[in-house]
Amino acid sequence: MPELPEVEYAARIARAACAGKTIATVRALHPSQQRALPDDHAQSLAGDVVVAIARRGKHQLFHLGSGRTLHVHFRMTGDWRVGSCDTPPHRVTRVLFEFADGTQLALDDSRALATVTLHEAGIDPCPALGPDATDDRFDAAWLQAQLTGRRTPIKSALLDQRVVAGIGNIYASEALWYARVDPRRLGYRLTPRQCVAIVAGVKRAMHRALAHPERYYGAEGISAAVRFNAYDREGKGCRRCRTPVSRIVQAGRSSYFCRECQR
DNA sequence: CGTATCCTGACC
DNA sequence: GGTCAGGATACG
Repeated sequence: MPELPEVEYAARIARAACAGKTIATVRALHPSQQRALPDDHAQSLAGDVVVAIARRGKHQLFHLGSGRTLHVHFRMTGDWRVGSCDTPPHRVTRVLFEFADGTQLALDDSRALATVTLHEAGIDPCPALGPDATDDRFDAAWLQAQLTGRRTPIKSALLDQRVVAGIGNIYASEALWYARVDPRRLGYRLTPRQCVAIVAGVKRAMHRALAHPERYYGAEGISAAVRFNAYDREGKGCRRCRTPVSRIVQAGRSSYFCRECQR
């Protein structure tokens, strides 16, 4: 699933493909993308220029010459594919961007949950987001302040983009494994020391993935048992203590952790 | 807090 | 052919 490191990698691909270029056409090919980006919005993009592509959490923001912003969120299975305008769309291509120079940027998304939306100048398309997981402003003091008074398990808090932006289900489990903290622990009961460890665990998970995009991004062929320490390793030995990794469900999502060394 | 919704492919 | 997976949002 694309989380902050994978979206950062994707944004770089999009920048290399189309930053500074003039849009020729944009087409939404799937009903759910057509709902998000109606025909009149898509058609109004012709002739606009992609001035810059920014990333915030898991959001990609295409800043346009007109002052408008094209907001892209990959959700579960979105990804960019770069080609030329004569490349036919794939079965899973949901939105197709074509540029004046013949470059094509395809949003491929098997589950069709990704969104592309157009926003007028002056509108911030991102919902309320906390600091990026990699940002210095995401520190132990911030985390503890966000958790006080909330009776929510730390795992769920890490998935809340208002607390910290860019973490998804995979790196939430990884970060808590690094921090040696039980995902069920209620946020307001964490010690300052544990908050420090969690922030460090988040940064470690993020920076490891950012440093090895080829190992994580689009690495379906590489088994999770190789890529991760906790995620998707139910029953396999903890890499620290060999205790079998446990899987539980929190807020409808799987959490993986070691009962022995995560307290 | 939990649960449903959106989607489709993978898996039994 | 039923279930599951999951990011974000909406709702009870």
